[in-house]
Amino acid sequence: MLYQRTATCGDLSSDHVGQMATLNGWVDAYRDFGGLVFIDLRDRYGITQVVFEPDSGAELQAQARELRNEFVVGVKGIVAPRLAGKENPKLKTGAIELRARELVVYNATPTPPFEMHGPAPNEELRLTHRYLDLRRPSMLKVFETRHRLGQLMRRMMSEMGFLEVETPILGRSTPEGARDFLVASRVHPGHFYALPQSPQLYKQLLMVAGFDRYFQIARCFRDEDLRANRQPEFTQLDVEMSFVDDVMVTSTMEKLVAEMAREFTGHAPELPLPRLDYHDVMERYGNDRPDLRFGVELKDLAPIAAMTEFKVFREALEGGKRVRGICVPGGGGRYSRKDIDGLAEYAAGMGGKGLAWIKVEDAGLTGPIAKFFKPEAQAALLAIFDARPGDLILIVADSQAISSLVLTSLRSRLAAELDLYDKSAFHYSWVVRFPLLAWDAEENRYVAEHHPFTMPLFEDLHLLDSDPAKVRAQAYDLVVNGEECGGGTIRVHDPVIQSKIFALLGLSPEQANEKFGFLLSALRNGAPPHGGIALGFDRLVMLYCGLDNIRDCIAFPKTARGTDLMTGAPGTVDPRQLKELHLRPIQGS
RNA sequence: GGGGAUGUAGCUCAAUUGGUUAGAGCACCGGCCUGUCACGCCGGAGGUUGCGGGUUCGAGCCCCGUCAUCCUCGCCA
Repeated sequence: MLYQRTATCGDLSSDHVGQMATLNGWVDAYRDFGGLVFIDLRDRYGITQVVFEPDSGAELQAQARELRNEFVVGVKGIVAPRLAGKENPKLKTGAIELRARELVVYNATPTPPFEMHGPAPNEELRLTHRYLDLRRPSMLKVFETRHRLGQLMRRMMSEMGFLEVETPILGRSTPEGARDFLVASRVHPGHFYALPQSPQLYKQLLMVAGFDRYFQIARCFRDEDLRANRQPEFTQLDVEMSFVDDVMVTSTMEKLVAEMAREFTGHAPELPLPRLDYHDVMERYGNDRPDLRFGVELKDLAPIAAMTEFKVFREALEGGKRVRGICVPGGGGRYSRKDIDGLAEYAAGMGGKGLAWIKVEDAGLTGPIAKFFKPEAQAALLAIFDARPGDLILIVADSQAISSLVLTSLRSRLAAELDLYDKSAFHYSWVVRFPLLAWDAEENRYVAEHHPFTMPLFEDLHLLDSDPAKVRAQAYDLVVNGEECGGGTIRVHDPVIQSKIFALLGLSPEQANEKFGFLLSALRNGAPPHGGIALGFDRLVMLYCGLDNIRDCIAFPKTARGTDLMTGAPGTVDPRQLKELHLRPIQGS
């Protein structure tokens, strides 16, 4: 039996006093006074207090007294003003209450495994009962923001002339990039579809088709290990444009970025956004997605290290390694020797073999390695960091990769711990001119830094033959608060350059043709110069909701090991299904 | 694949150096209560301390293994 509702739990106000109303919802709380029972009734739109008074009848009162948290009920009653002075300003509907006349219990639920009020229970439990977790108001808020972001993107992209096109989920596996999720074909024994890592190739083909401006809010799949900001399936705003260079793509997308910022932070960044050179950023911040809400830049300390007698530094330099450091304002006063040991342990977790430190004090430099710094070295150290008493200097002598990783991680951690920036601030920038290729020592070949269809910078084209590692790409990443929120490139539309790049990637013409024949053929058949970008939709939701975890903005996410605790996916399947798909488990696994 | 953290009542947590019968708040059950709003008061029930071994007179606590969740390196754009 359904009481058809005449209002939601967020609707009723003084305007409705005296009217009959019917509400449906969940019992958010019950307060039983014996002669008087109150129910807070909750739905997506709000909470309305329902009161069961003695004059409503013994039967109804007895029924009301049986209600428990999270029961699903319908109530018919009369909207009445609350007693004078008993209004609840915390509720939108706090001026009134519903005097119950009839009650129906749709679902008398068992005691919930956790409470909807108060702090969230552990995540394992939340994911197991996700439908209950999503009832918590903070979760609903995230999904309202997520919805608004999607609407804003659709509106902006449409206004800018982009055409929304859907592309296949069942595609074909291509080499390079992430590991594919595969789907076995029943009709074609031994053949497989792959789920898209992104709609990359399709959107390029849409440009060849002349669609000119394409976008899609697209689901992407990558079978790689997960992180706080990575799920096996995630959503991107996928974009492609024809007859553009990199500045045209970024300047178009900036308009969207500014609109998002205005909508979700109340403050739009100044355009154009800063365009930072990849190599410069790597040197100054140690990664390609620098958090620019604060300084604390990495400095090359090789010249100063060479002035010292400290063996660790000297050997590092002689071994072709780097000596770099950061200076953390106020860190010297805040971090004890033991705290710094903790930082060293943190660094060790990332492969750092040691963490040298020096405290800047009024009397000079202190710490175990300070004695290796002669006065002129001390002065140089203070000068390069513009260090002041109370600061903490952290130095790493290690490979380019390790010193970068350790210092950039310490930089972020310490800035957060020391409150070196406004946590509510947003900083947007482009990082541009990425390397086109990276040398893969294991496979003994180049691999694409972004993907194999990335166009080199025109001025670097000649290096493709002589020094491929030096070739820079027409690539750009959108970085927000140290998070990579998007990335794209201008694509190769010239079959000759494309073949050259395939060759560098170790793909023979035959292999390239086998894997990408359709693309190469399309490029030969009238491909315009084109390029695009994809924004990480989930990551943007995270940022604008202040979440530190991508799972909290996905309705039904996977755990770090890729399982769904609610459904039990991935699960075993009936042997008959395997047989139909021509699959047989490998012995012993 | 590597490193780290966590796992005690339905939930959130506590339990001194390894030492009596593992506690508290919330939730749950029973009772009382006519203006509460995360009501209040009284009473009650609820535990294989993730799981399996081991050390010990004695283990929630120490050791080994294992499972799950989270963070992270590798991986991934």
